[in-house]
Amino acid sequence: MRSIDNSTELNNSTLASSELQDNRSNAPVVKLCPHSAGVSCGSCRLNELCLPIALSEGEMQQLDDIVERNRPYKKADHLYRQHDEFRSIFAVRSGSFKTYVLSSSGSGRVTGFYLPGEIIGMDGIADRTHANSAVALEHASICEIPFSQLESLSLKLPSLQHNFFSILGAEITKDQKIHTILSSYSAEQRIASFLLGVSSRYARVGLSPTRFHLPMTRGDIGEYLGLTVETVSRLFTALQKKGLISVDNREIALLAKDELRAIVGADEL
Amino acid sequence: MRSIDNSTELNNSTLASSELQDNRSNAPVVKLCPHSAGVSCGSCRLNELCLPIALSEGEMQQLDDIVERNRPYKKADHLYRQHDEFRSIFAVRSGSFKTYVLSSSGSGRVTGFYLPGEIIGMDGIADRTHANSAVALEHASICEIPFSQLESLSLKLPSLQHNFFSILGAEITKDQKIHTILSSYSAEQRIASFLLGVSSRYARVGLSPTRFHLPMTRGDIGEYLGLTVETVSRLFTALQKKGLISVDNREIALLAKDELRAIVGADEL
DNA sequence: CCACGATGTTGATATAGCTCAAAGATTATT
DNA sequence: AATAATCTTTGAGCTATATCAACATCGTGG
Repeated sequence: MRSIDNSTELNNSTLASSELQDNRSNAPVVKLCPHSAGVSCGSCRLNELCLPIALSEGEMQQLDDIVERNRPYKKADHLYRQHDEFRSIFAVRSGSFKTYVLSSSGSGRVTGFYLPGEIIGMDGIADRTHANSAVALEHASICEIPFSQLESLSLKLPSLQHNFFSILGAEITKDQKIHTILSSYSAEQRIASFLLGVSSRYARVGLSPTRFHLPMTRGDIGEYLGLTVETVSRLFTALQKKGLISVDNREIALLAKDELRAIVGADEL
Repeated sequence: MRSIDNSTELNNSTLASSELQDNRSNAPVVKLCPHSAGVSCGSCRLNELCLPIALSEGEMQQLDDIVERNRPYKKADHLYRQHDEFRSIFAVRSGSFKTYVLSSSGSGRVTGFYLPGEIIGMDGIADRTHANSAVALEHASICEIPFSQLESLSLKLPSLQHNFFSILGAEITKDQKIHTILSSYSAEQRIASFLLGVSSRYARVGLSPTRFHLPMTRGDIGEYLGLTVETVSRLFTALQKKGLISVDNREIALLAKDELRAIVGADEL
């Protein structure tokens, strides 16, 4: 039962939006659905959050020409796997992904979650091989941007180069914040910080910052935050008992953001 | 007493190297020392590890023209502070730095260490403000590369753009590896992994991978790895008792790298 | 060269979060 | 619709690492 239905599946209302829900239950229909074809950067509701920021019409068209809009991904489909050759970065159009590495002991460790409007795949830039695997957490669609073409185009479009530098820089800043969280926060602080982070990422794409669906399992969250499933679960219930959040399985409502911020220590977000 | 003197201070033998040691005890002599002026990318022994990789003579000259070689930094001098406006990235020429953030509770958390041949300051690219502070751990010198000029030049020199993308990508990959370490490794694994990491970073710049000086305190290492000083200290002595390393204050010798690798679990480095 | 603050070591004890276990809820599959 | 698989919750005890404390050593500035 869905008491909250602010899903991460962005309902792109400008484009045959009615098809979107239908596709979820069918085999991927490649031609007609809004995930696959006919979408351009210019008409994408996420374009102000993505690579095209501040590009002119003509510039955006050139970017558009190198973007590949693949078929949608089903839950558990891989975008790429660890050690795959690096060819492209990917912008999440709808749905969500996680990235993870397999430790030698078999169990994976989640290294990141990617929501609509965010870029995946930058872990492959340095040595031309992906350091992580990326897998869809739910039905999802992406824009694939072949890296070598992005590099060439960046030489011609200063704004694009600038945007891409910023996106790489933002990834670095984000990773360093997680470093601080993992090296010094208590379990409760990690969870509070995580929820606030997800909240602001949803807000960024126009979804509710106070009521949202978590696409990942408690186990995924635990791996990401360096905690066990049990600890994550216990803290969700503890925060609910304190009245700071409401939890209905993966449906979360943040009831007292300020108190959550107080928990993480006021210098967060 | 220095039983091991493979210091991090690179002895740039091509250029008035004899002055280097002398400067340590004096007030900074701006004109004459090899830290400040007269060094070019073309003559820098680190150029194959730095931005100029694979640049032609002429291209390197153009890069050289925008690089500023400032006065040397003394121990505890700041390169920049949290919230400072972002203007430049910095290549470490000699010595070492740490980056850290101040938590609201006053105590800092170390977010990184930077050794010769490495680039600092990428935490400021995204929002044009430094997210960390950077401070010299010992006498050090850097090359400052003003970011806006680097951007302009990158538009003209494809190899330079490519190198800078790679450097940013490498920082992302590195940060994600630390994420995995912090979220899943035991204290012993973290220390072993840290020592192996430092070892290979020294090896990269031609120093001994088995005997080296740690420029940072146990406390710094602890903050970086999410451990307390006491735990770091105990593990150093424990690893020494096992015969895997030898510790003489900050002088470290790695006596059994393979066993250290076995501790971290074989998928590291 | 001495003294003092910073750094490092070691020990004893406390505890946050892990592990193991088992049952309940949800989602996927046939 | 039934069954299986996965995910989530809750409990009880355990352990790795933190904390607190005392002392040793280093190196820096006077």
